[in-house]
Amino acid sequence: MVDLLSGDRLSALTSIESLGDLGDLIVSAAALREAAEAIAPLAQGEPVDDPRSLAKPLSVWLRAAGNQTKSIKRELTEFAAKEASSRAEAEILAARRGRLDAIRAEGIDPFPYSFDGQEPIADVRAAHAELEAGAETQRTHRVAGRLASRRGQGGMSFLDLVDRTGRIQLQATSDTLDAKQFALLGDLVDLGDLLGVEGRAFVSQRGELTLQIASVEILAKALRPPPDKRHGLQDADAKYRRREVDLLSSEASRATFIARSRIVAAFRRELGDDGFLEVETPILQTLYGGAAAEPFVTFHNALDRKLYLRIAPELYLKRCLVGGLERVFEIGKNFRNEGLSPKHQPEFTSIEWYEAYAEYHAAADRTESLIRAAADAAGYDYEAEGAIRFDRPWRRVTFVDAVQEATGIDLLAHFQAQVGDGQYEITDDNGDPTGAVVDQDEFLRSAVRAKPKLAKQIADLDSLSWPQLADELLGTFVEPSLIQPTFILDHPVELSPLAKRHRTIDGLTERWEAYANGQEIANAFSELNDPDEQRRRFEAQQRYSESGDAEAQPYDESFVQALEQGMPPAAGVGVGIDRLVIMLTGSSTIRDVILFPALREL
RNA sequence: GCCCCUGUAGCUCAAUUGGUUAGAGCAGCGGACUCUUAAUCCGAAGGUUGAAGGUUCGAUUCCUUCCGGGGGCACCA
Repeated sequence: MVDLLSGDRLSALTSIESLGDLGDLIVSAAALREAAEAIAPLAQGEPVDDPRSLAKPLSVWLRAAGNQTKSIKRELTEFAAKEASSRAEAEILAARRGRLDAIRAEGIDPFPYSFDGQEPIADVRAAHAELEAGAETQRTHRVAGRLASRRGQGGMSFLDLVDRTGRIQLQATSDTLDAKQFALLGDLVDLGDLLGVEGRAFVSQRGELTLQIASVEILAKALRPPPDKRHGLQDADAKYRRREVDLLSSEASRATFIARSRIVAAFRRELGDDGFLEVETPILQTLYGGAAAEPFVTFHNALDRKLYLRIAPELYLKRCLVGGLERVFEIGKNFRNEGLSPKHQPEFTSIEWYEAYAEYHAAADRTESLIRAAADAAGYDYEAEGAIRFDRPWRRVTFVDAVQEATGIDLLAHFQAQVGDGQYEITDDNGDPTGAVVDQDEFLRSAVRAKPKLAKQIADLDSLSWPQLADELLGTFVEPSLIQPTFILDHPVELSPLAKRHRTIDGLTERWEAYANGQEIANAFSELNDPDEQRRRFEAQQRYSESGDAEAQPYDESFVQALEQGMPPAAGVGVGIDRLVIMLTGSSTIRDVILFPALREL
């Protein structure tokens, strides 16, 4: 207590604007300061007249100290770092502030309201694409953007201006620009400032399209310097924490997010053109469902109840089908309370669409054409080395065949070996009965054990059930090899509680997962619409949950009641947008395609 | 959670493997320069080597703990 309250730390703490969320109690800096002052006599061992009056400030302070020691420590560190910021940095910042003051002293507003009539830099370039080196024109253009580079030469200088569409060179000469404006550019403008320029187009002797500046104005002063003009931001931490700095200094980074936007727009356009309705369903849900994952939990004060952030929009979108909307889609964030990795973020974007009166093969056809459209929109180069051929028909192979092909194991072999209800007799290498009679789970496990090379790579082999082991075999021996786009069809029913049973093969469902680049990118079913069957599936999930499966889906009675209202047969598809963007932009991690990714310290 | 790697000037990187006063480029500061584009040239400045301990005559370098970041395992899309 005394230590926490003593001198420097107290003043440091109370100088911080906000300490954030202290458990379920939000403590403002002011409230904390008040509490600290109130209990100061206690901490200093002075007599206290009315101890009860200290109860509240003390609890505020203890809460702050107890719940948030880590956060306080961090704030203190940052505060100390701020205080001790080096002279070099201080000088750089002071120089910019000095010029800000000088600009104001000139009677110029360093933060004006607008700059009208500007053209995208790419359009200016396009307008003069045919000109040769040394060519002059009389056309003037207005452009606006950030000053990225400057090459001064006394009475003349070249500057590079960057906007969202590209970069263009500007020339300032003391001959053609009035003295005040020339001095403004030379003495008061810094790299990183936002400028509006009007200038006449010509092509330099080295062949670079250039605008000779006729007038210039500062559109916003940058008080912090941009990163290294050649290398940009290299520090991964800074790139993600200060994305704005990454974006302003990296054309590649901007291109990634432009491509992302175009990919999402392509889905929206293609589905919209085909009569699909974009809808928005709850993100805060009273019960989560539609996928196997652990949810984030939150609390609504007015309703006095626990709420979950959705892990998928699936169940609500199916209710839209019940309601007759027939073709719906939703693009949005899902939230899963799981680990971070180059492929995983706690919030990620999916698109799901549902089409009444269609089944899963039709869904696969539509998925192929949608992703082709998305790839086209992103400008994906199908011919590049190692490119994923989204432009060709995708391979389609069943779950069972894919596992058979990769491992030699027939997941359905037990059907031929059935000797009683749920009883199967193991055969030897020649197919002769061995006399060992086991259940379905053990039948498959023994088949895997017979191949020691495979068995070695499966953890906890002995505890896996038939569906779990089947999934494991696919994940371990098939998935990593699926570089070119592939549909894996017909998954075990236990893994697919929301999919219709396969119309001919017992134990399987009408489901597919699409893979590319060794990753799952889409998942679809012929949607289960028999409410009684759905009820039984949920009950089975409940049993898995009770036996310790944290990801089993909860029983959603109101969803079953919606099905009782009558849901048309339908196909539903979910596509992971982030992973698709990773592939289509050649990025290597999900953090590179999410503007402000969650980092380890969330 | 566990394992491995990593943190040097505002930015991008060095430092002969433990050895004198931690060096460059960019940016910034002072100066020169009217076709440059990584502009060039001259000058001065900029560092508690993430933090705290320890070992040592001597630590950016080795050890411990803590704080960031990256990769891997497990879970997951």
